[in-house]
Amino acid sequence: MGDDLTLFLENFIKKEPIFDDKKALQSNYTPINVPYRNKQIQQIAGIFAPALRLEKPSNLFIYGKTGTGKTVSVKHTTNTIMEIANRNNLPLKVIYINCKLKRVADTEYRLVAQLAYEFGKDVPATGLPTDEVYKIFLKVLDSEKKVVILILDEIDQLVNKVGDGILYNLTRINSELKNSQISIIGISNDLMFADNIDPRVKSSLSEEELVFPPYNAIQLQKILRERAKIAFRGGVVAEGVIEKCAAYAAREHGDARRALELLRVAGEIAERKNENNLLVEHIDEAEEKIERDRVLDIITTQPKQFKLTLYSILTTCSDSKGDKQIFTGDVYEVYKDACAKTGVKPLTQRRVSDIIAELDMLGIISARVISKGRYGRTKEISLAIHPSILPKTSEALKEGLNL
DNA sequence: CGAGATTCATGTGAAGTATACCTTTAGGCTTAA
DNA sequence: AAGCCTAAAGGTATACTTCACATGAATCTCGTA
Repeated sequence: MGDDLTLFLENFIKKEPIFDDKKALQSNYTPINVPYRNKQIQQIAGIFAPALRLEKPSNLFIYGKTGTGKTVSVKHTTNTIMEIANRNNLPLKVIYINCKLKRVADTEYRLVAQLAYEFGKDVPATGLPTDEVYKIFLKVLDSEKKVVILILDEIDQLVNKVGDGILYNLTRINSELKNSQISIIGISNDLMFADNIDPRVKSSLSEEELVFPPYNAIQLQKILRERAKIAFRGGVVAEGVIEKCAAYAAREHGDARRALELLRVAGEIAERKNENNLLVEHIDEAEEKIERDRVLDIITTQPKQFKLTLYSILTTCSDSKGDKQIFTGDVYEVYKDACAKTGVKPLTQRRVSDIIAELDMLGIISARVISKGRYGRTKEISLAIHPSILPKTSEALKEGLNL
């Protein structure tokens, strides 16, 4: 047995690796050039260039579906700007915040607290008035002269949750500042986002606007090839692999991020299997693994009540095999049982209803409100998890709940 | 037969509550002169 | 008297509850053809 292990590890070293530089496929990698986005990058650069003269750049709003290169383009531009700024000793700062991150920036208080934290001020998680936190932030921000570019990614999620007052406050920051200047880049996946916010906020926030169209299959292929060239050792990638990845992502409204992830995970699978080449089969496996990881990751990071709710939905679903329609009431009954079993104090149906809505937002279930006429009104709930990973999912849930 | 009223089961908004945590303040204790 | 620690007071954000009203189509009711 020990010999097997040694053998495996020995082989691992001896074998030619599949990857050359895996970084190129990781999600936080910013490539040296971003294909098919030159125009957008040019525009972003044009908008932010004044920062290098220490003038406040216009606020900017960027729309585009997931994986259309919004974040990459912005980061690429700001990175370049920062390089120049550092070289010339310019007091410039770029802050990137993803508003979706639970317990980091998903409320106004936490967002501002996070901003303060970026400037080295620790703010307690609770207890302070929100405007106090604003003051703390303003004070550090204004403590010395500088230009700040604030990137708020997935800002639509935040506004959805807490309303648009927060945007108003943010746009007002500038008038409170004496030394510094701040300009805001909002990034939204929701193309309709701007229609639902206060027009005054909208006009000041989107002094400039930019839309990122989805990539088509051919562009995706080009992107994948370019990254694959860096990431993999030459000749490792089999015929048709890139095409398949691209096709898969094009199906998902041209999501390049998924395509790249698919390629990376496929590579990892091939590597683990001790294969010499990256084959088309690995992509299928990767597709499943990604989905599985995504779901498991969401599940394990959710609070207990969310797990319990999801568990209830899961059992309700599998109990009612034939008819796929399950409703809030059914779920709630199961939920109460589950609470009794695990010794957790059950929440009200009101709250569970909200939790169901949040699980829907996470894309792990899909719930839509329907009216059943005489038989009332409810949410029709169904799982948005691929059946092949269901067993693993419920296993993970049970483990998380000590069931 | 069809238009309107009714009904059900839950959606949904607003306001209230519990909890955990923050800062400030006032007192009590210690310490050093 | 000054300095330091502690505990109480007064305040907040967040997750949750309570209350009350809103929904919207299947079903019922009843007037009319």
